[in-house]
Amino acid sequence: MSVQSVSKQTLQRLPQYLNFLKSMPRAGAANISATAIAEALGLGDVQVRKDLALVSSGGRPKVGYDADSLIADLERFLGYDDATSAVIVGAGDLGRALLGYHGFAAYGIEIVAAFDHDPARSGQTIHGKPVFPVERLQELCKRMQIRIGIIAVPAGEAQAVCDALVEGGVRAVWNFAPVMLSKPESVLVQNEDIAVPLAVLSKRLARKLAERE
Amino acid sequence: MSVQSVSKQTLQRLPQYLNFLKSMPRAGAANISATAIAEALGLGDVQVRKDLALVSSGGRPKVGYDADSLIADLERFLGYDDATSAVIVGAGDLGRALLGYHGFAAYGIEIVAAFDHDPARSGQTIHGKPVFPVERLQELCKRMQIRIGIIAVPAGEAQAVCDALVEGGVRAVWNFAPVMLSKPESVLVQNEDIAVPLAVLSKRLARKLAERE
DNA sequence: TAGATTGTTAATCGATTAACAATC
DNA sequence: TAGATTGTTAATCGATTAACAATC
Repeated sequence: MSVQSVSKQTLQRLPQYLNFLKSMPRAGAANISATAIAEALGLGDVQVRKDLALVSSGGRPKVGYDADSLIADLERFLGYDDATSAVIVGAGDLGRALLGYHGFAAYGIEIVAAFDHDPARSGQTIHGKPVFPVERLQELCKRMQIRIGIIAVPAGEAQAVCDALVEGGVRAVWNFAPVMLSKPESVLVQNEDIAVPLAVLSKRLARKLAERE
Repeated sequence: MSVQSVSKQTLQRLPQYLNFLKSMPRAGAANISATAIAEALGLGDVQVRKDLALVSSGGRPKVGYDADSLIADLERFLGYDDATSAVIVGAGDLGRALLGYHGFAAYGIEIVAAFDHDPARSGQTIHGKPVFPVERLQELCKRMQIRIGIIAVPAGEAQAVCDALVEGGVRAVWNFAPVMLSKPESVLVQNEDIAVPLAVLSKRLARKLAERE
């Protein structure tokens, strides 16, 4: 379950459907058509149907989908039921922002703890999540059976943090530090550069403004 | 001139090339091959050549590219020379993290100011950037001729902020609030959900772990 | 029944990869 | 010259969109 192959693009849209469905005024067992969802979110109707086909038990021609069961299907698929636990290393601005972000729950992910080497930070809680000294990273990952680690430390510390995570049994790393991490083949790494979407937007705008002239 | 059509994927790789080139020990006029870059970054060599063809004046067969002029070409293309100014609305954790992020410069983008409705925040500077009361958003955007606005406020305030940005002359909005913004056709909006890449990573991991069994 | 809607199959589009000719 | 490397053209791959048959 929830292991089928879904493209990144589709995965990005699923919570949008979920949000929209939840925001609908629901008078009992209401139905909703893919066309209506598509229009509300500015997508193509066929695309919505294709996406929903991956997660739902299907709609009825002429009627559409049952909103409640569609919500249930989406939540199940996205892992609402049993959330995956992750830890974050680095409780600076970025770490705090991620700890306070509520959107992970929509994908069945929970950040359960943070680690930082600054003694002033460890011992605290941030947004209700405990902050531990980074020395305990490996031990606690093992004990809590953490599979996903988030690296939000400066570039110079990232490799050491990655090593500790891997030693602690972490199998996937979301890396915000601008470095190529070396790691065992079996560990997944996803590098993130938050500037990219803004750069894309900026280029799109530049292109558009240039067209006018 | 920096307005050509470049895919998001390519745009994402260009700063990687730049970082790698800059990190190379440079003994005078060194050359570098696309193959070497590809290997260092874990990419295909043809892909690197295709990407570089979009920004550079070309390499020499057998020799490769001149590292210095490649760096210059990349910087020019990415807009190092004349940075685009942006403002951010909302100086909470996310706003602070973005204000402190150095990676925007790599794409020729500078966040020049923040706005917040909390009087305790406005008047301050965060990471060297001034924070103004949100009431002055429209006026200052106009005066500074800001084209790009970043929305990092709670969902309930996002539409009002968007309206003020548009009134202030902003032409592109990077929106972190989980709402569909209504806006004039001429304004570009890019919605961002920072949870998506982590969700993708989590799915990839789940799929991989499931294969084993 | 007629018409709206689903779901599937085919066409299109864009990006990546492979093959290969050009060149220093 | 020979071999490494560039750059281009063709093939592949995946995602989106269009067309259409099935169905309630």
